Amino acid sequence: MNELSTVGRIVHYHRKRSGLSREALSRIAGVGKTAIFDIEHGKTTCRLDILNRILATLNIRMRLDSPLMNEYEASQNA
Amino acid sequence: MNELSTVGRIVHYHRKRSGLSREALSRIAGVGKTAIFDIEHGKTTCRLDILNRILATLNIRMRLDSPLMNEYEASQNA
DNA sequence: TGATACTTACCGCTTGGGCGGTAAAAACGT
DNA sequence: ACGTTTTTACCGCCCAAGCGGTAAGTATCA
Repeated sequence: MNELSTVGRIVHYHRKRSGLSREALSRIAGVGKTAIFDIEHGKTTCRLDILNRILATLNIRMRLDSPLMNEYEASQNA
Repeated sequence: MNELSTVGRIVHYHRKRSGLSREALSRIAGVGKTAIFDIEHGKTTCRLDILNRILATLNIRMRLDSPLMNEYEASQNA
């Protein structure tokens, strides 16, 4: 663990802070331990659903922001 | 295009709003057209790096939020 | 309406991401 | 120190995500 992506560091921090081993987290999240290992090591090519399960387990929310998001959300309530 | 994920709808909306065809977006973002097609159709198993390139091209930012994020960010400036 | 240009949908193929199993390394207590 | 338990790192296999090519569908002209 040295040189890595922001996501990886965030996952690592939250996992440690939750007192979970990779194995434990992988069981709870329902993903392989390798996925967590890879993500924490900065792999950016992981699958979105896998990452999402991990984030959900660690109580991390993924949000999308853009200048058009208000407009988009308004269009959804039509 | 009917029944799909939030991400897919957001991407679709921003692409249309940018006046880009899937082909054009795929060229600019440097990904295959199939990836964009799949994402807009609600595929949640796409790769993170692929999605990120698409989001970046559409000027959409991905943010991670959690109760511990402040604490995390503070720890990074150490 | 027929031709042209553009967009979307689908089909095989290839490559690499996710998986479990296992070895290596740390962190314990005694 | 030593053995035990927990955590981390790595390996090889399998399947599906991504790719380009192409067919099908739309739009927009004269």
